[in-house]
Amino acid sequence: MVKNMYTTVIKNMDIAMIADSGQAFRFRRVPEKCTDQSVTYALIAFGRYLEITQSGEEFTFSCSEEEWEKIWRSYFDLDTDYEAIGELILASGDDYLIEAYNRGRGVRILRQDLWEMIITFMISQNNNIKRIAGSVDKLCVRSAVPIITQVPAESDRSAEYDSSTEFDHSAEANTPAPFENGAFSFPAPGEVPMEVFEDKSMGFGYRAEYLSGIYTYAAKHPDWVDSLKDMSYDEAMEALLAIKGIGKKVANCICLFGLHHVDAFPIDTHVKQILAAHYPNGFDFERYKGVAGIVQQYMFYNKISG
DNA sequence: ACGCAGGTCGACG
DNA sequence: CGTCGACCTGCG
Repeated sequence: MVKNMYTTVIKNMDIAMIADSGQAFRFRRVPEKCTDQSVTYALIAFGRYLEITQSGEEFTFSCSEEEWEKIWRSYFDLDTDYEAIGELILASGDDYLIEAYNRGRGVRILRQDLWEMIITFMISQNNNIKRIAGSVDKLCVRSAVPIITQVPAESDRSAEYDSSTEFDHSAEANTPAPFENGAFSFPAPGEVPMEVFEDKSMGFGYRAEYLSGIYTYAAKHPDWVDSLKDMSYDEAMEALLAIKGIGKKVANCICLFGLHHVDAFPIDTHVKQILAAHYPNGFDFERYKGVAGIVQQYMFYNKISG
């Protein structure tokens, strides 16, 4: 019997900040499991359900140590030295950036699934985070692709459970409180019924035709998505910009969050305002070569977190 | 009410 | 090349 609980100490990570940082749309706070000392978030990624409990620098994950090492360690980008990035910022003499860093230093750039980033950031254009998350959730629910790991039963949430038992993939068995409409995987090409893109209640708006276009294209060209992983940043940008519905900003988000090209610096409405207000003579991208995307994320988080 | 939200497209000059 | 209006929709 594998114990489905793994506890470890992680510095420079704040799960609530990550959940609210606008790079991922499938984190959910679990209020009934939050205490004065700790917070718990639920997440679906790579077709798996994961609960994360944080108390200071101590984290407990609802998975085996083996799964942690194989999947989540990389997902949370633990091999990048955020401490060094912090030192670079703190030594910059840039008061605005130092403040942004001090308020958002628990944010990390997750290494998320590429296809999921392509779709969720196509949805994100000219949109707001709440509605994006709603549309993404509906897309997963309507496609109804089962997750790999079973959600812990409501009555048995924190207890260990045997990973060798047969999974019950019915909607009832996989409806944890934070995913009230069911916990489902993100649908791959070919896994979405095409009529979903004509359903107004999905909230896609005018983006629906872009989505049906890319889903159709990717299903017809099965290796296109993975081929992006072998490209340089410039090559990936060019390939992404050829897709209808992907412009410069979304392509940069896909490069940063889906391909981990950390020099990508997406300029959205918030970052545009920041650059205009604090860097009227231009921002020194050269200084942050190799970490520009992470710097961008501190700025972005600082702005949207009020 | 009405402008904005992690923008992009196509038309026009 | 760069600029500009149109565009689904829900929220403040």
